[in-house]
Amino acid sequence: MAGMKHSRQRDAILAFLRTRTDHPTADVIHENIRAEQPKVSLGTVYRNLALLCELGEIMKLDAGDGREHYDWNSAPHSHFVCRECGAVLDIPYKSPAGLLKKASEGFGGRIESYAAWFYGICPECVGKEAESLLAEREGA
Amino acid sequence: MAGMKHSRQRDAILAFLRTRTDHPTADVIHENIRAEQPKVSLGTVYRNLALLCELGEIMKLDAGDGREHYDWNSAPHSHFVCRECGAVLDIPYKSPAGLLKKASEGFGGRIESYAAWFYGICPECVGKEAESLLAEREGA
DNA sequence: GTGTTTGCAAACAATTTGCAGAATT
DNA sequence: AATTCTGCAAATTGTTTGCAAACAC
Repeated sequence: MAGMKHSRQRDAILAFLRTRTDHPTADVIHENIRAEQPKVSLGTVYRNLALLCELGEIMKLDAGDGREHYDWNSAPHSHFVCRECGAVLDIPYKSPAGLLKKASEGFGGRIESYAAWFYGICPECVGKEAESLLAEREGA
Repeated sequence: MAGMKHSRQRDAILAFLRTRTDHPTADVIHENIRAEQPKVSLGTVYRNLALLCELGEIMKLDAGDGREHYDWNSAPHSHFVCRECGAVLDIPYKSPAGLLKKASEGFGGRIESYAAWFYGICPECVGKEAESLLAEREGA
């Protein structure tokens, strides 16, 4: 990354990501950046996200919904995907010590890292569920 | 799935998947099916894979490389992705009992399931690495 | 015969890329 | 001035879909 130059766009992308605990897609990032810098193109957003990934400033997350999510991160943590609304959230769960060793048993290759994904209904959707149940009961 | 009819194509897809322990993409499946049934279209492959997923016969795996991988499966196990060649392999690791409970602590939602992903260098690529190291030493 | 499934091609959605001009050093 | 970075639009890639014909029951 020698010869790398500053860019307002890149700064804005990183700054925006840092305001979010969910993990927005390139699209969402683009929308939000445009509020301040209306001319920024989606291509630029993608290019900078890729660059920030290489630099290790952010991570790309594949949540299984066909879009890449971006995580400004640092501490080891896991992710959760809501099967109702698709939200991608952090879970403070961290893997048990010695997991990589244990998983390597009998595997001929070299295991270097690990990621855990959890699936279910997010807090918000659980809330909505409860509400609609209540409404149903009152209605009946 | 009432009213579901038989289809040679679907049978072939499932049969092919069952011969593989890696987790081929729709594309690879298509190529292989064509050896026997040259007219099968990629669209049909996708449609049947989706159907088989709904039936629970197979699973869709998002390995983070932008394609869907398909896993004829059953026993609980985890997956490994090679950062060298992109191979997606099975790992017999199964999550510790009580994991879902533990991860749920402090999380407002409902956690229903879990998937573990491991990353590193697959056995085959480790082998190639060793070979080229050896060749280098002999050459020097 | 009725209704599902197929092949084909066109449609889509997310991401990447080529290039001339603008911005940073 | 030398390069990197950007906007724009076109190109790519992986997957989905509409439709008339083919197939399964």
